[in-house]
Amino acid sequence: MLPKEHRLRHEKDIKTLFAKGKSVFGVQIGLKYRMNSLSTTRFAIVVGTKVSKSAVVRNTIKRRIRAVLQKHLVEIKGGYDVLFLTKKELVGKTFAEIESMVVSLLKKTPIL
RNA sequence: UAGGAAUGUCGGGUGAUGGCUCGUUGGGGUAACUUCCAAUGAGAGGAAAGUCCGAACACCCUUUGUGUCGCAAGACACAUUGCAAAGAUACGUUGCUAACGGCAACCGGGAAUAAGAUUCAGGAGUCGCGGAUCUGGAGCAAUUCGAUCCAUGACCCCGGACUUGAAGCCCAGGGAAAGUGCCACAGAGACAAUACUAGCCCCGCCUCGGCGAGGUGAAACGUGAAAAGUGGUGUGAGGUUUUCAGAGCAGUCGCUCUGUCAGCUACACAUCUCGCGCCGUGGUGACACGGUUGCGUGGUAAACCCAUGUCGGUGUAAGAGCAAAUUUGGUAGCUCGCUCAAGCUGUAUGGCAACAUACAGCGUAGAUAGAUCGUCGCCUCCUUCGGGUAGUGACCUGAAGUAGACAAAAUUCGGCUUACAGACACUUCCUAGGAC
RNA sequence: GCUUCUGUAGCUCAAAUGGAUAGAGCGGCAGCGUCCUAAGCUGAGGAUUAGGGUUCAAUUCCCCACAGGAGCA
Repeated sequence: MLPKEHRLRHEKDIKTLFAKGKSVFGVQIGLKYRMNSLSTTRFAIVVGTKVSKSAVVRNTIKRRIRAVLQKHLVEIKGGYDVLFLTKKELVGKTFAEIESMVVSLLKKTPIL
């Protein structure tokens, strides 16, 4: 799990991010980002019921994305809000596959 | 010992390293918190799930009482009450429980099966007794051995039939004799049923072949899931199917008659059973058993309904506190509620059991867009593929997958229901056989 | 977290106070038709979400599960 200062927690922030953020999409995963007024970068991950009906599957996906972010937290620049969107094709992927996807996606943005 | 059934328990272990959440201790920082650092401890389930029930807890409503304030209307505080109207209801009995549509034991009912018993002039076999036949063998002979045929007894195996029938399984398991509704098609008739019509007889009227009244028609065969409460048994007289035997006819297949084991159908009579009522005995009770010169009213209440009992409402997003922009109130936000609990483990006692009581020990997640994870090892369990010993099974061994099934707390508990790789206990009950 | 509704052929809809063969259109299949295709005509097949119960009889009534949708916040 990420430290608290790196979590995007309030519904209001997520709503503004959805409305005003910029988007980058891959095949199985998407991303929205926006500059904030803080010095740290905050993350949120969305895995809806449409991805999988099982709570076990959804939670593993969330945990693996968090683990990737934590691994690369040192390289990430501060001052952004980031929201990850997931699609159904992500079910059953291993940790290494998710890691390469997330990293390549972040490299398209100014964050990494 | 063999077979059948029910039940309970578990659902990885261990190590390194880097993180996350919470508790404790120490230190830093602050007006005070939020917070930072270090050490140390803990960190998903048997179903956390579905949300089908119940309870705790909180607030609101309601009943009643007391107190305070008030001239009064009334307001506030504390305690107390919960079916009265409407509505809902899933209800055998006794117990357990905080409560329950839960659990335990018992009662009643239902469908079916195993084993066993009964039976069969069904099939195959073994053994025995009797009779007949043989130019059969042995022997001089009596006799004996053997073969074939007939009749008959016992045992065993297989198969069929009917009745009986265990543990276990299933039951929304009060009332159809309070009332209403429904019971298609078929049928005279679907609840106190025998109709209607043609035809026939007779009477009356008139327009003379029509109308009206009465009788007859009339059997209850059959239809149907169900036909007037219900279904067995016995006796008598039948019908029909089949097995076998005998006789006759025919002349190779067959037909007829008589007797007979069994099955089906069905009439009359007798008797019993079933249900309701009453009486007696046993049981806390549901009920059971016995008696009876009583009565005989189809099914459906998971159709409406009736009787008896139960249920006030909303839900932790309940609610309590602090409180910015903005003075009160309140909003955003934060804190509490939030984990010691109708708790777990063990022993003893009571109880058939569910469970209760006593003593001792333990202290067992608490997040909030929501922690419980990432990487790398080892050990067993398991799966797949291959090799060896080898008739299979089994054992040994190698490689790959690397705990592999169902699935993740969200106020907390008690249940129910549903999903589930695999492992264990071998506990209880029933049937049959054997030994003592 | 809570409340509530729906489920019928491949698709879109019927049938309803329980009564027997569950119906229609479109689509797919086969045949006719045509030089070939299309139109048209004919025919067959195909379903009550799964399981259990009540009843003489269940798509309909009841229970439970599964799937899908809607609402509160």
